[in-house]
Amino acid sequence: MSAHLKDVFQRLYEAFGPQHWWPGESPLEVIVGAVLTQNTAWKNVSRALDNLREAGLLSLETLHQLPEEELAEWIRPAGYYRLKAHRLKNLLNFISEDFDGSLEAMFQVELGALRERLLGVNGIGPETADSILLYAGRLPTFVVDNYTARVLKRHAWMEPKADYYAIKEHFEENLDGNVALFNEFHALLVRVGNQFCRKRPRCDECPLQPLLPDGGPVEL
DNA sequence: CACCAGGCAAGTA
DNA sequence: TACTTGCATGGT
Repeated sequence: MSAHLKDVFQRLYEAFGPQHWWPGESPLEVIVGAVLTQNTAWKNVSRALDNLREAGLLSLETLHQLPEEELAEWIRPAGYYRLKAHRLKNLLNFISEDFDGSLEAMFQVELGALRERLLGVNGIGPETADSILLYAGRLPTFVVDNYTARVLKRHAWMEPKADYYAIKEHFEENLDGNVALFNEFHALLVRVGNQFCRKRPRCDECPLQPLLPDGGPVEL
């Protein structure tokens, strides 16, 4: 990886350690969680997943049969629950119809092509698609989120106008397709963003503080 | 009380 | 293309 990103990664890893995102979870649980966590604190998502797990609903077939209004009630703690129930249904329908309900079959598809097909499902945007591909499919695609963009722009590592794809490519061109690294790096960026790079940043205590440009963080 | 979370789609100009 | 808005619960 490039010297620069290596430095960033090492500082984050030394400061926070491994984040073990979605370590032992089943691919299905990762997929459901990826939708539920859209603009939502993970704590709330976790409650919704607990509901589904305890009710014995965490299988593709069961979720696919479950009426949308019932699914909505189980995932209520995750917020936007009617919207997310609908989005989950769209995704479950896609997996059932296009891959006969087999996640293994789905992840056989070439990365770029599968990514485009996921984006074709209403409710699945770039970050959700990439989260599914990386964390459930273990395919080498980098996940970008608001924190990632904020951290990079505040440090002047990317232009303020850089969009999702510009940032995604910045990482992919410099990290050599290393899935384990993509996984950990994204999680660490969310961690540092969550703790230090909010709208009102606390750069003085941030482990990346020594890497700020002269003149301090870039205003956004 | 205000603000925000591991986004996305649809509407407007 | 570039904003704006709806979606909703729960923590700080």
